[in-house]
Amino acid sequence: MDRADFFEQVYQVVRLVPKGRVTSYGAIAQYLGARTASRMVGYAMNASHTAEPPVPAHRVVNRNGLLSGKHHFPSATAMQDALEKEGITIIDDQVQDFKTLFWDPNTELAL
DNA sequence: ATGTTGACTTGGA
DNA sequence: GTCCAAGCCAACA
Repeated sequence: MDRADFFEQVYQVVRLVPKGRVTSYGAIAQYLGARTASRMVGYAMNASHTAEPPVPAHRVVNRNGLLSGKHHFPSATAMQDALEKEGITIIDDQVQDFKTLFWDPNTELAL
């Protein structure tokens, strides 16, 4: 597959994230078969603003459930606000019940 | 052309 | 529990 597909795969998986749920970069990377390339997922998200249709990057957080990418949003509170709007509680840039809200493509999509 | 950085994760001390 | 180092690949200077 082409490298461009890697980005597209990331976008696709992120778009598949159900509303009110969140996933991690590592989960996506692992789903793509490149768990060690988790950084690429983040970088792919960086270019997600150019992807069509737009990718709900606000549903993607790091393994700790921390809004590591909020600084890359148009507004520092855009990500948190978007998540709260979906019913997710955010405290101190951290997703509450992250373990419960976590959506793993390998568990939900795989098979 | 090389070197550094980056929206990360894991494993070892 | 915390801290440090390695690995992955792409974009930028």
